[in-house]
Amino acid sequence: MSEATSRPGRRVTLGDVSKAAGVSVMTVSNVVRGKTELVKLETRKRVEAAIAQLRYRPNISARSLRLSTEHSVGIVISDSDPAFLTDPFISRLVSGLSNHLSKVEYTLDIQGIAPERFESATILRKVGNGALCAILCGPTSLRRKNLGYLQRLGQPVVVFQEAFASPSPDVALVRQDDASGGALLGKHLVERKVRSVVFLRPALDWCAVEQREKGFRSAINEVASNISIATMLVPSEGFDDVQAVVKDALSRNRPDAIVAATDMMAVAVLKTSEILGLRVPADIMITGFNGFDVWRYTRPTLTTVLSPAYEMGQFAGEMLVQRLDSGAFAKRSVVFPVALQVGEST
Amino acid sequence: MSEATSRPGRRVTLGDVSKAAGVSVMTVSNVVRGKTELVKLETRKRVEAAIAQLRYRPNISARSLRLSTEHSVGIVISDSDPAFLTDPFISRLVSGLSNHLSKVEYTLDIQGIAPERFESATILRKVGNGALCAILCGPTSLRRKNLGYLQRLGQPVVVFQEAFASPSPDVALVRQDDASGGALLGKHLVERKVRSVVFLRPALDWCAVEQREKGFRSAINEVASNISIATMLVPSEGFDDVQAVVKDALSRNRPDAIVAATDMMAVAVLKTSEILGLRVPADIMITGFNGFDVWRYTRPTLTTVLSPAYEMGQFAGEMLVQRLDSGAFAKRSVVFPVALQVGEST
DNA sequence: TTGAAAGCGTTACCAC
DNA sequence: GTGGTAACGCTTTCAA
Repeated sequence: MSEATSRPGRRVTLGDVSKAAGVSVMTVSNVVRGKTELVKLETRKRVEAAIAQLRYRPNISARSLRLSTEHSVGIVISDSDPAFLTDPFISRLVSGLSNHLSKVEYTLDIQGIAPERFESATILRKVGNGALCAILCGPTSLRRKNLGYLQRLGQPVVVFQEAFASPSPDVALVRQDDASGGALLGKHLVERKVRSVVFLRPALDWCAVEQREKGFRSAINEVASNISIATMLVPSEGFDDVQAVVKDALSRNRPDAIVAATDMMAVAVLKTSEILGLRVPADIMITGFNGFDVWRYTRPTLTTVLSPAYEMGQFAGEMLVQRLDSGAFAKRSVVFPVALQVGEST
Repeated sequence: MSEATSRPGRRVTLGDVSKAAGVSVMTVSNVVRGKTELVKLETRKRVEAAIAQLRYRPNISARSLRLSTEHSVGIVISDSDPAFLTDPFISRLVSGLSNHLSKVEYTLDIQGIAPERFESATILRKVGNGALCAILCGPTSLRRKNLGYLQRLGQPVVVFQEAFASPSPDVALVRQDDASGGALLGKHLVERKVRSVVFLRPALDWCAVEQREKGFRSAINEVASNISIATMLVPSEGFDDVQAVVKDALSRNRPDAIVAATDMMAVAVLKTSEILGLRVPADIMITGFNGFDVWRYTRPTLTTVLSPAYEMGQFAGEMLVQRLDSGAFAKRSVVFPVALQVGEST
């Protein structure tokens, strides 16, 4: 038991280990980094024993500083909901990203922020990550502004779910094909012979939701110009807000179908309809979007569009690590396909 | 436009700014850190202009190294589900933690890991955070081992949802009162005059689930010793697994109530029961746990126990920052109360 | 009010 | 095989 163990308040460093093992810091560094060919076996054993005894752990800040490269990625999620991780799309995306990064010994920093305050995110104002990811929301002009801010950071960035073109070689865009998803739902409802539809979306703008509506509308207009499509805005995706809007809408005249922008909203619509005594799908059809498991849990099961959120997160992680290693993104735009999941609600 | 702007591949440093502004690095540093009383107004303006022009951002690694203190917290979440953030309890907890840390300019590092591989988490093997949080799962012996590992790290740690006593002044425990939650459900079902109950839990051990069952059983045994309680294990919390187990159970003899360890499981039970033609609650009662919004979305609405997950995350953030500032935890154990939410399913 | 120097823990480079 | 030295970007300390 050497005296180095008892130094209070100070973290154990390479120097401490080197003293304990009676070698130089470089030798310890070589052992820590697995450069075993540079160290004699006997020396290595001694060093490893000292490391274990002193419970040495390498200091990431010092390594990053020395190497001018951080093995870490940050993600900024702009959302007006403080519980920004509860959205099933976001939680899967972040899980996939996190798991890939962990696999290659990268760290993930995460921060949620209100869209208006985007630029003030700590993660963006200080340099602490080798690369960044972002999810934007709010009006197109604000999203464009925030994208510009990201671009000027001069770091590799992956932006999710935006339909903008990549503005610079350091910004890559990863999204799912929401327009096609909307179109799939549109065609499906045409087959189901609807005459009038309400598209229900949250007041807060998300590019993905816009794309869904756009794809939905054009698919329907292409085939049947006599189908009426109305858009209704809901203040938030919460249960009460959705219920209030739907109740109000249904009390006037009933559409043949309600197309909700997300699964959570669709479930609220489903429940509201049944409370009002409507049978689904006989009296009214209902669809969701970004179904993961939710669609199976309802009765009737929900027609929705399946999202590859987890895979998108994973893939973004791969892109970023590859970019950091090779110096350039292999692709500046990636679009993941989505799939229609027909349930009993249509 | 100075030549400093065009240096490629190199990040802008205080030195670059100082040259551009014609002052020393210390002056720039003072401006960056808001020590305005140390800098003449005119000088400050000049420095601020240079900072904006060069898009200088402070380097966190360098600051951490110099100050030997990191303004960041890491959280390790042990879970066998790769999409570890989809659990509503976890996503709320992490959101609350993240938001509090953002408010005080701290960073949050996040990593999910299989319980068996806990000690290999990058976030634990390297020093990169000033403090840590952890959520454990798996058999008690494994959780105890992992807790020991955390303790020996010699850093401030908050562990969530464990009933162990704090093993050292540097380890604080934050949990909700799951035993009382279980007891509340037990008493409620006694009032509802059940005679037989099945407690449904995932095969993967979580301390919180154990506590729920313990509290539930003792509350019932205290009042009515003639009520039978059986425990059933489900391989995973997924829909198919829950459905298979419940179908099998109900095909033999039907309990008066099924008490599910989580809301997601409860919803699966609800749906399975209705598929089997059972009316809820007339034929069978169903309860969940950790209800957030889910309970309102089902038909009938779900009887459950409300969890303060978001607040627990926030509070842990406060504890950690206070610990880092003051040198000692004010409290080494905090228990949050839970509340019974009676729905239509009982 | 401003500046120069030392040092945080690590690694690349070059001697031995 | 091993070790000394310099440097990464920043802030504390002390001097001007």
